[in-house]
Amino acid sequence: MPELPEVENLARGLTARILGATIMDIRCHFPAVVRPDADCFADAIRGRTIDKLRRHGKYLFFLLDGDVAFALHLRMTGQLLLVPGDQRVDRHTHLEILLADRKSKIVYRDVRKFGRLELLNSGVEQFVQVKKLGIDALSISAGHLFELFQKTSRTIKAALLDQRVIAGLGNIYTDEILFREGISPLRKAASLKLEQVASLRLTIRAVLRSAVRRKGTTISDYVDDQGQEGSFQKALLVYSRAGEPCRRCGTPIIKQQVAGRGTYSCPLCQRA
DNA sequence: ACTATCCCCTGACGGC
DNA sequence: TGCCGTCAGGGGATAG
Repeated sequence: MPELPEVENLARGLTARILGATIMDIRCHFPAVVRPDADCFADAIRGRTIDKLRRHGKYLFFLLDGDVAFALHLRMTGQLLLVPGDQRVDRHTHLEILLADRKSKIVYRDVRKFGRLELLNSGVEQFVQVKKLGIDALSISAGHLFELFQKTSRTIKAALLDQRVIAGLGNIYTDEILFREGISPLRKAASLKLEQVASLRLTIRAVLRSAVRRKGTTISDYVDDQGQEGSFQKALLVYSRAGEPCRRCGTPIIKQQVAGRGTYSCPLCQRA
């Protein structure tokens, strides 16, 4: 499932390859992936030039000339690929964005069809506000995170997964971060002291940056714009390792439901 | 304002 | 082999 590192990796790859390209036309094969609707989306971006890409949390923004922009969210199984303009697409490809000058196209694939491409009404800041997105996980300060934790009665796992609290963390990285920090996913977020939140913030940054360096985590579907898989799955310490020995103490990793998500942790290393 | 639950959707997987 | 039920999950909607 694409989280911040995967979206960042995608943004970096695409930036190098599509900036300055002009959108010639759009082919939509499954209208529900596009908001507000396929015609509206196509009419707005056709003929526009891709000026810049921006990421906030798990959203990737395409900024076009004329103050036109759209947002992409890959959800669970979304993929954005840059391929030759004449390449055939399969039944999971829902949108093709044909580029004018480079004989290539951006294609959106999504097996589960959860992802969305959404035309922005106004700027990125407005979009972030409407979606109530929190500060990006790589930008948030310890003091701010501490304040947000103080305001909730939820578990740390639920708080970290909540995109309104901190934007960019999903189920995989949340579990990895909490393990590395030795914090139980069931612990109340408000019980963390400021220095513990400061340490947690450093671990959030370290894990995310390491994952970006390794070009993301490929568990099932994630690939970058060139179809390349990431390698951070080799560095996972708890996620999807139920029953296997903890790398630190040897105790079997457990899986339990926390905040409605399958959650992996070491019962010994993450006791509080 | 909070939590719990359902929904979307398909492929993987277990049981028979 | 094949059929069927269950599970996975980000975020939006809805109910309590």
